Amino acid sequence: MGDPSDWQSKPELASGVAERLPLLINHVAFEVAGRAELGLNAIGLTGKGYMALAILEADRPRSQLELSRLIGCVPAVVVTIADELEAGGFVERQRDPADRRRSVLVVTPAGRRVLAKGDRVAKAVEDELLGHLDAEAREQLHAALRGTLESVAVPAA
Amino acid sequence: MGDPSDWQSKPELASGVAERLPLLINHVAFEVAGRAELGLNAIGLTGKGYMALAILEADRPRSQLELSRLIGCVPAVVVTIADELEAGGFVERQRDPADRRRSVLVVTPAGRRVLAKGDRVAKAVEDELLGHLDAEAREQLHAALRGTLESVAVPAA
DNA sequence: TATTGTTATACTCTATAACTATA
DNA sequence: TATAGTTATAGAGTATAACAATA
Repeated sequence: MGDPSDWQSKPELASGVAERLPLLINHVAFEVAGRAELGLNAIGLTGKGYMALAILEADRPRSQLELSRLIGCVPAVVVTIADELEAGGFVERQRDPADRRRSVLVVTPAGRRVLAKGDRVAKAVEDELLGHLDAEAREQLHAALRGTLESVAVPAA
Repeated sequence: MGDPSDWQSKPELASGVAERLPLLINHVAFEVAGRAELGLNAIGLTGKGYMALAILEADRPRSQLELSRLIGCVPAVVVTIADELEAGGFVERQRDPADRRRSVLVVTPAGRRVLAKGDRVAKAVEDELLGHLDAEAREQLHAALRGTLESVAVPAA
């Protein structure tokens, strides 16, 4: 997902960005992704793999195609993510008996363990970046962004 | 910056993402960037070009190197951004007389006009995605993210 | 000898298109 | 004939490295 620390320890503060909410959201997201990626790599996950595991557990898609729509990517990308997760022993591909074209990604016990670890990594990044907010403010931020996603996304099929 | 609408009109809502603030921030940022990119392209800007113009006006960096640190990218990328903006007539490269190695990017009147247009595009995206928030909630969101950037970034030199 | 901007290069990421197997 | 997954390919984006000009 991109790792700012490769070429620069810390970005400099640009008012031009801080003043503009759309630019600001992107900068913060970039920071979050970069830091999370480091921690996730250390436990054998990529950012995308972590997201996929989270969706597999929470939304139970019944095919790779369904997963691709939930992630918001093209089906071909899911193939590479599934390959990765399968190689790590975190998911198993199981053909759907009712329609053998579909492959269902089943999370293994190891997959659930690494997801839990990934959530701790994500939480650590959150604490690092949102440490200046108290619990209530953090929940408001979460609610505001969740509302945005809900207003934009179509309800899952 | 990536345009979701090319291959999918709307993403499906994934609880696995909505529940996790770090993933959620990234999804929202992706939506913002995709939508903004479309509107910006229509007025002759890229997302990066818009950001650069915003920083040039607000932070007045005195070299491309300084700009690269404010954007958070490598100096070679600034060359391509500067080329773009110069080709559009939005900035001019001026050698710093005090140190002729440095090239200062000076925003032209046309650059200021297109930046104003870009801000309207950004505002429209904001209204579209944050329409569910009242003015106060939106300002709280902005403040929360600004605080994050401030706690993470080093004060500009 | 160090620094700024530039150019050339390589690498990563991801969408598109062709192919297979199932329906 | 249409759909799910896969493979191969190409294009965009961006960091790295070598180079020219200036300090």
